[in-house]
Amino acid sequence: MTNAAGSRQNEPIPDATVARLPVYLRGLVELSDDDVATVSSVGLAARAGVNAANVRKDMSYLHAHGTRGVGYDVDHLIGEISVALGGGVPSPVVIVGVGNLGRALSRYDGFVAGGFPVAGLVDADPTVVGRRIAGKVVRSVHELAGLVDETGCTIGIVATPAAAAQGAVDRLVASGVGSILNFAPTVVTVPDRVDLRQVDLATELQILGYHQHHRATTGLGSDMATG
Amino acid sequence: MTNAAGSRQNEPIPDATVARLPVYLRGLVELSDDDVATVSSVGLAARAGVNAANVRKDMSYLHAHGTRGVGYDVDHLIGEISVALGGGVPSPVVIVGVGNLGRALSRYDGFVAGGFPVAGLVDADPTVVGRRIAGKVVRSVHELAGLVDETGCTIGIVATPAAAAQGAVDRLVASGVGSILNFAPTVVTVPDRVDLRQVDLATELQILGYHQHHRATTGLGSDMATG
DNA sequence: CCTGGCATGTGAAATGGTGCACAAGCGTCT
DNA sequence: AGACGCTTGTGCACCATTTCACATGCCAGG
Repeated sequence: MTNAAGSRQNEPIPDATVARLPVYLRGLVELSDDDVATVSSVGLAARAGVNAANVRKDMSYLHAHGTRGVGYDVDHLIGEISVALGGGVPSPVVIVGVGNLGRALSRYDGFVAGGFPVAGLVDADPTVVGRRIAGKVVRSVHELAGLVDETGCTIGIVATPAAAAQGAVDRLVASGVGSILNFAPTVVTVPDRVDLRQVDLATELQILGYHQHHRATTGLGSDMATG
Repeated sequence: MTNAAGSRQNEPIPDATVARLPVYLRGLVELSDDDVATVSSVGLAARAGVNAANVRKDMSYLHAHGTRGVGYDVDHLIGEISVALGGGVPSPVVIVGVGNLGRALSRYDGFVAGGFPVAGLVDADPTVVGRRIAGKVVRSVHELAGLVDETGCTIGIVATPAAAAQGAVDRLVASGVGSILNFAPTVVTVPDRVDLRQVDLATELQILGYHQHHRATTGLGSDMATG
């Protein structure tokens, strides 16, 4: 087993599958911690909150095959998914904007645990530059490019006010960051080569608000799960 | 204009459309602030980062018609979308878990601005109960049902550690909350009548990590936008 | 009044994803 | 050795969503 395979292939994994992989991974790690050696697609599906056939199809995209009549080897699957999700190499992140949200994110354990150590914090406000947050000294946004270069950051998190978001994104892109997670409640644009994801807290609530209102005005409708 | 229409109808609005409405709304409010009276589907699409035909189809679901040759009336659209997204009535939210993330969320301006005032904070840790955060006194998780009842909360935000999330969700459901936004990195289950959305920060980074890794190993691929 | 230009509204095709249903295969027990 | 039960892997049909393309209709100008 010289090659963990999985992501060596060029075939594209569907986006919907990629979005489920982290969920599978979490469930599998829990199983591994409980010394469970194998898991069926039904068992994993239950933990991930998806359909079992969906799990099987997702695994086939990864070329992570199970054993008929038995199931999937937990530790092997963990390896396959880890490889697919970035090769198991930690990707340091830089957080732009240390307001309420930025500070919370910089202290968020889940990032380090998931292989995304916070390499640095930057902010445009001179009064917070130099302060120490979560063990890191906040640096000026002007030092961003240097910081990215030093630390080899590949991912940027934007937690600025909406008005500053596009500027922050542009700086990140100019610094060579290839992936950006934007928490600012505004649409931002990036060049094609850069990967962008948007997390909008207020929007999430508004979506919930719609369903609530809809249920109230139409007299009980359907429920909704998320992806 | 005795009836703002929009959500009076029973027809279901596609989920994908609902998810875009808040983005449209933000863009429209900006336009209104700039005293722009009408906007074309192309113009709105550019602001929302979507396809123009998509905008038109979304508006048709809302029965929010424009004028051919002219475009959509900005203020009218704001009204229609606001009605669809909860009738313009503010929905107070309760936040369960005031760790790093919970505290940040309780101070997040976007919630109040979007019509989701924070009605209360609860936590299971007795050492934080009674402390004042963002102008609110943290109450015990045992008082949750009472708090929900007093304040008429309809939405719960779960910002607990993963291990406590299902318990928090169960309490919220038992308290009569009909919509839940879960930030804990774990799959939780709710009864059919309850609406659940999941926001998983670590997962978002892992998805970015996949694309990054994939680009690196296959030699430049495609980019990705988010929904 | 009539014409030209522009933007909407929508039918229909293309795309992407989901879930069923079942054949194929593995391990175990007798 | 043979049969049985369990689980994978996947073809196929279904559904939701996106996008194109274009007919329809409104407004302005002459």
